[in-house]
Amino acid sequence: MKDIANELGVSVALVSYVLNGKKTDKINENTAARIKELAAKMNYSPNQIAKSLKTNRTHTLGLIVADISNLFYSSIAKYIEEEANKHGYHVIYGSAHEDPERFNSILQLLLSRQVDGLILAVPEKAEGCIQMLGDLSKPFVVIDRKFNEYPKAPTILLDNRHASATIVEHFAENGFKRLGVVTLNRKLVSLQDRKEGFVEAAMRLLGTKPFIYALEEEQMDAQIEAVIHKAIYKDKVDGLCFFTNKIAMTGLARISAIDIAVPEQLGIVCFDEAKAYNIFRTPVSYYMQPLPEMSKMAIDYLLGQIDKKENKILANPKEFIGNLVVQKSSRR
Amino acid sequence: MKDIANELGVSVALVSYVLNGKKTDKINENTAARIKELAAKMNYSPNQIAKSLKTNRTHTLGLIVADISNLFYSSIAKYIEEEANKHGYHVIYGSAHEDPERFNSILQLLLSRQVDGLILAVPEKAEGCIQMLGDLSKPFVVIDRKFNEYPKAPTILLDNRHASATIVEHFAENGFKRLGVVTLNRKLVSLQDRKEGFVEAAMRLLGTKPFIYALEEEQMDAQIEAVIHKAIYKDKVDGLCFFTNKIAMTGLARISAIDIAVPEQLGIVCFDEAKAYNIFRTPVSYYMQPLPEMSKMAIDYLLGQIDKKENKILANPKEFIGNLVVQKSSRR
DNA sequence: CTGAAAGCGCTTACAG
DNA sequence: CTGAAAGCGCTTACAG
Repeated sequence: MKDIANELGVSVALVSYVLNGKKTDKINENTAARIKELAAKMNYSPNQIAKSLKTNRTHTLGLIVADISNLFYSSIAKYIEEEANKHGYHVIYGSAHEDPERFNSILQLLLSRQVDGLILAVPEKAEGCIQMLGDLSKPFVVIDRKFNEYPKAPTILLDNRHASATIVEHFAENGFKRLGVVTLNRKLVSLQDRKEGFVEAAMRLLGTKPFIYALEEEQMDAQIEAVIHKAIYKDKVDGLCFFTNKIAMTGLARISAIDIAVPEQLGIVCFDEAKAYNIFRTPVSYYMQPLPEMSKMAIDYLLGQIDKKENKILANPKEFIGNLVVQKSSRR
Repeated sequence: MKDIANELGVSVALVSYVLNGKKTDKINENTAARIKELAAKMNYSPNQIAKSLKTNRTHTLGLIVADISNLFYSSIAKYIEEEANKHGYHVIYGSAHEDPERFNSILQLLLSRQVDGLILAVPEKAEGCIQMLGDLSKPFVVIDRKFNEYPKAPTILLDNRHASATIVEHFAENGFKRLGVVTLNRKLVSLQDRKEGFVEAAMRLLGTKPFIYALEEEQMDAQIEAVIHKAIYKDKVDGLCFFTNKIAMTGLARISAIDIAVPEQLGIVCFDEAKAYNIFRTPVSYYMQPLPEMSKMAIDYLLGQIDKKENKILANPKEFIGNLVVQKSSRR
């Protein structure tokens, strides 16, 4: 910028005005044109760091997910990124692997880099950040999680109870009677909601409680065989629901190795979309979250907060309805 | 920082020295302790933006992949992130979707944010950036791509010819005779290398040319049925190799719908790891790239360049050997 | 229509 | 052992 000003014998301030399109009505068109031309010729690109220091805006959002290599989160990341880009924002991200310490450390780093806003899949035991970010009055939104202790924290997620109920209804309509779910042994409210919604709907529509199988995340591969075996041969489950993408991949791999007819002997429904569901011997039904809409709302809300224009409170928590994609694995 | 200085009646400079652990031997231990204590109490965290403006270091790396929601790239992103974090660096990323314009726009944004280094999956027609980054003397490394026009650009990727040869050898050893590959209709050198390596090895070991089926990326779903049909029923292929993760998902879904015995009638091998390969009716063999090692080398090289300590040139292009994970789909 | 100047929050060579 | 001062590359209220 200095170079441009010197070359043209004008002030740095003027260059700044022209390049930022400010006061256009008060600046000589001719000089403006010369400045723009030279800037283009010199391939000038403003130093955003300096700009940020002055304006207190980085046009950067921070995103913390559990694991970027997990399809569910990488899909969210993709939509968040697309949506942010539309508004001239960029995304810095980190994977916390559900570890509150890692989460807080990434959060600190994002804050020290002055991100304008945050999108957070907050792990258990890290809820404290909600209070902290509120105190800093730093815009943020929680995704895919919900903390009943913080009813006012802006929150975007699936209506998990409703999703489970939809799945149970579908099972019931297709004549499945002994349902089971495979979930994780964690306190995450979304998993709890899925479970409670499932149980409630099964009682209501089938008059029986479903079988619940909970896995330890770290020992999933080791435990899955026993769980599947018990469900099919001992509990005589005829309709099974996998609660996450990762559980589904592990469970389906196991079922793949067994000689059992899907859907005749065992119906299957999973949570979250995956192309891979179509390479299972029978294409698998799944409940799809409306990720594009959820991402859009997260970004819209954040940008509204950042610009202070809109003071809107999110109807909280904002729970989205997805839709069940029915394939052969659960259709009789 | 100013607040701390005022509160304690010392200079800002002193606070800076203490908090950055500089000149420790020359600073009164007592004052140092008081400064640290107050900083902790005030929950002080330095403004990295200001720091960067002064030091010209952002401790941020830029990563551009084709599509973050693609398993292959999200896995790379995960390892890159992990490795970068180990050295106190963060990662900003973008998905260019193989579009040179999007790529350049993201690149410009990352540069204006003064990233210290770049990791790039450069799409076709965007090779110009190699020259440009060289001129800027901004450290960068190309991953998963290779441009024969720029033999000196630091490049990290799989030894694709060797990988293909390994796959063909494996097919040959297991008695498969009429091989076929499904690839994309693109000029990407890595895909060309896979193809040429495959053809060369097939000629050498089986004395026949393999059948090559090339799909348009955008019409993959529409074209796959005809391709699979032709391969199996017309060309009588008995060993099929899918050249990317995405092709494999589409192709396996199609094969899943057909009544053909795997591996008896048709052997299958894919490129790149995916848990999903295990939910196919017969667990699928795949050639696994050593992503952790590749990521580590990319980061090590970049940090070396950034720190100017090491002036090492990458043995270029650096092509890694992966390994074939043999499962039932290709074992006779 | 244009410029001089202050300042964003830090770092660091220099002086004492 | 400590501080005053310049400067990183911008923006913007103010003065002319």
